[in-house]
Formats: sequence, C-alpha cells, structure tokens
Amino acid sequence: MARRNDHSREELQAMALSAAEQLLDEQGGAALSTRKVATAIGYSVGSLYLIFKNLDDLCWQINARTLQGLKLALDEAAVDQPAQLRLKCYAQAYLNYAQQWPHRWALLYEHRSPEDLDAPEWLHAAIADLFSRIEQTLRELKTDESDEEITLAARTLWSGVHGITMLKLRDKLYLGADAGPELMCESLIDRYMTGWSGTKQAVNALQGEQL
Amino acid sequence: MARRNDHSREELQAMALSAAEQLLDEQGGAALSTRKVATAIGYSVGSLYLIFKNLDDLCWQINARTLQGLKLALDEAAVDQPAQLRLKCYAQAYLNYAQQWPHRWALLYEHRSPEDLDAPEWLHAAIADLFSRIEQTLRELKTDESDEEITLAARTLWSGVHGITMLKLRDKLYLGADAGPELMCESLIDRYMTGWSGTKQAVNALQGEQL
DNA sequence: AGCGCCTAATGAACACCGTTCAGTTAAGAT
DNA sequence: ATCTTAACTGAACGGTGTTCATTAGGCGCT
Repeated sequence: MARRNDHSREELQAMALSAAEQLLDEQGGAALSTRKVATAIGYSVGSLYLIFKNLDDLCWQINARTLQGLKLALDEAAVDQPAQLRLKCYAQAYLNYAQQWPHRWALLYEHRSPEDLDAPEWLHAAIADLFSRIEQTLRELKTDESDEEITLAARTLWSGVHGITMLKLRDKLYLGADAGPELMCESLIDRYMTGWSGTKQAVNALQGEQL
Repeated sequence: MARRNDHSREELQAMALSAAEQLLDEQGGAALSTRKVATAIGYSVGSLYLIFKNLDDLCWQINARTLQGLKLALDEAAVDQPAQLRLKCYAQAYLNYAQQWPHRWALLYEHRSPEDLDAPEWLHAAIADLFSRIEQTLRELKTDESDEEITLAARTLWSGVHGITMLKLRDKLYLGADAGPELMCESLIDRYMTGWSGTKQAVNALQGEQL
C-alpha cells in the first residue's frame, strides 16, 4: 500500500487540518498528536511528515485557519454598522468566537515554537490585519488624531478585550453571576473612549490655562 | 540507598520546587519533566511521586509560589503611594513581574488540569486577594460607587493590564519602537478612570499627576 | 504483456514523556 | 543480631514526536 494517490497534497492537508481541528475541539490542545491525526485520516504517522514539517507546523496552520475564521466573524458582525457601534460589535464578535472555539482560540495564543525563533511572518501580517480594523474604526471616530495615538488606542483597547476574553475562558472571572465579560467590554470601550475625549479636553484646558 | 532521610518532606518539596522553577526559567514550561526535576535534586523519578501527587500538582505549587511573589511585588510597588498613583504602580509592577519571570507567568495562565475539574480552591482565593487590592484602591478613589461598580471596574482594568502583558510577552505587539506596554497601561488607566468620572475630574487628575 | 523506475506510503525504531508499583535497603526498635 | 518498617528505587507500560530504510503500487517504455 504505497503510491495510492487517493488524494492530492492539498486534499490531504485539508483532511488532516480538519481532523486536527475536530480533535482539538473535542479533546483540547493536549490531545493533539500526530498519531491521532494520522489515524483519523486513514494514513500512517510517517505520511503526516510528508505533508507537514512537524507538529508545530500543523499547529501554525490550524492557527492560520482560526485567524481567518475570526476575521470573517469580525467583518460579519460589523457590516453596515456605524463606526460608533462597530467597536462594540468587534468586541462582542471576538468574545463570541473565543467562546465558540475555546480550544482553537487557546492554541492561537499558547502555541509557541521552541525558542520562539520561527513565529511565522504571515502570523504577524494576519494580526496586523485584525488590528487594522480597529484602527480604521478609531480613525473614523477621531479624525484629527495622530497615527501614533490611533495605534496606541487600538492596541490598548484590543488588549483589553483580549484580556477579558482570556480571563473569562479560564474561569478566573466569576463576577458574581454571569454576563460578566459582555458588561466588561462595554465598560472598557465606553469609558476608554469618553476618557480619551475627556483627556484631550483636559489637556487643552490645562494648556489654555497655562498660556 | 533507601530510607536516607537526608531531607525532611518539606525540605524535599522546597528543593524540588526550586529545581523546577530553575528548569522553567531556563528552558520554558515544555521542558518541565518529572525526570529532570528528580535528577536535579538527586532523587529518582518515583520519589517525586511521594512528594507530589503528579506533575500537575507540582505545577500548581509552582503557581502558588509565583502568585505569592507577585503579591509581594505589587505590595512593594504600592507602599506609601496615594491611591491616585497606586493603580499605575500595580500595573507597572505586574508588567515588570511578568517580564522578569515570563515562563512562570505563562505557567500561571496556561496550566490547566485535564477537564478543568480540579482547579484548586486556594488559587481562586489567591486571585481574589490580588483583585481586592485594586478594588480597595478604587474604593478609596470613588467613595460613593456601588460594590458592583467597583468590582466591574477592577476586573475590567485588571483584564486590560493582563491583556497588555500577555500580548507583550508573545511579541505580538511590536508598537513601532518599544516602551509600548508601559504606555498602553498608562493610556488604559488614565482614560478608563477619567472616562468613568467624566471630564470635570480629568483636569484635577492631570493636575495632581503633574505635581 | 512485460519490465523497471520512481515515489507515495509505511511502520519499526529511537529517545523522550508521565505514572505505577514490586522490590530493595537502610535506619531505628527490640 | 535480628526484625520492622518505610524511604527509596528503577524497571515497566503506554503514550509522545520524529526519522528513515523499506515496500509496493502507478506510470511510461519497450
């Protein structure tokens, strides 16, 4: 049983990634193993290494698909929404996505290659692409801010949403009842944004006084 | 070589934890193994299981020590500081601690027992204890807010700082130059707090800061 | 039809891992 | 000196990632 050619490289790759995602969803990241994935698609262990460089590589490719799914979810949530509401849409969609695919989301952030030497380039590009949505929204809301200010605010807000999501998924929130993370995202965005305006006004006021 | 009694249970436990922490610091969480820890303290694998229930247990105990160190760092950073500055002190100390012990910090959040069934009770207590510092500070700053408001704000702010820290440690920030996370924490706290109060108090806050 | 070639596919092998437990051995009691 | 006992061991089991010599099936050629 060799040279079966039942499936092309691309088909095999897709089959393996789907099987791995199913394993991940059902049993968590610790259960991801080359042998299990290989068995799931009806091939031997060695064959997996003809398709992926190693298990790390497979994980990175799962992460690529996860990021793409996240991107779609964000865009879908924000479609036809005014800039003012879009931030909260993004936050809700992010939170929802993470809760829907907790293990995929965890893999996205917990997976590291040994020595961190080869975090792929496209990963950075994909994350920058996600950031750009928030930056774009902020730019629409604050037309006269510098790029540095926009970037800082986007990353700060996104980190906040990310942190809320992470603590929620780790059950380390337990804010009395539930409905916690949604409220926290609301609180974060509302107060950060009005605080942003407030700080600017305050600075202007102070500078006006001092002149 | 049996019944050596060179060390008491407590000594052995401390030795093992220290060795494990050194391994963790130098080679990361993936390199933590019972065999390595056992060899490092000059005992056999089996002996480690007389001291710890299993590797999970050892990890939880490392986490306990990490949390205690974090608590000390936070308290030290905030000593004799007015409530107005204490929040930023906490944030900076948290960020510093995570950067000083990246692998210990990562273990704190990435380690999960199978099926999440036995996340220890003391862990929740320790985290609640950390939260209480922020809540207490917020209570001093906002004397007429409800407990729910204080709790919500504390968790939101802390999640934000946590998210910033996490993204920084994953090298997924790259905010142009560095000095990113510190600026982001400043931005988060300033804007969230002034956004909470409204514009009027923002001026006071800024003036107080400049003194 | 028969013959080779080539390569997709295999799975045994290696070095690790967590965990267990029957067995060993030394310290202290008798 | 012998016994008891428990601290300690390390081989064993089933799992992991990864490699690579071997195999066998599809394909082109004669």
